[in-house]
Amino acid sequence: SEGEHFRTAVAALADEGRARTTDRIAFRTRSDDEVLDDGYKWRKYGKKTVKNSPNPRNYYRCSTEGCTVKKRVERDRNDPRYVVTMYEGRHSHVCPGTVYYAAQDAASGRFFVAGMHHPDLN
DNA sequence: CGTATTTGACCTGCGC
DNA sequence: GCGCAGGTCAAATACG
Repeated sequence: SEGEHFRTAVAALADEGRARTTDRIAFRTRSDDEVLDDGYKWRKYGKKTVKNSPNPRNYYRCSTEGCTVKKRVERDRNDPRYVVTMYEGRHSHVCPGTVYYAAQDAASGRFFVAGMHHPDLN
């Protein structure tokens, strides 16, 4: 499904962002709706109109306790059918609503992912 | 009734 | 010090 592709893209970009030195990543997505479910629960905490853009910018925070990841969503200035999504920070937890079938190696702390499943898809 | 969203006010950093 | 621009808070409101 489209949502799953979106999550995959988000994960890949987040991974790439982690590989670099920053935890800030931004990308554009072709969507009419900016509330694509990327696996986390977001609580909106602000809205601002940006000088550069005629469109408002929305501020979201991960609603899971202890997780300080922030997300900014704004529509593309020149292409209103695109949205620019920015993630800042790292999730200190796994995706809520995602069931992981994984084993954790005690020594390295790494996960061996045998598979995963998004219950709300399919 | 408990939780999320909305929205103006408030705070902070920066340039002049 | 002031004003602007961007970012956050919080009270009221909407919603399940």
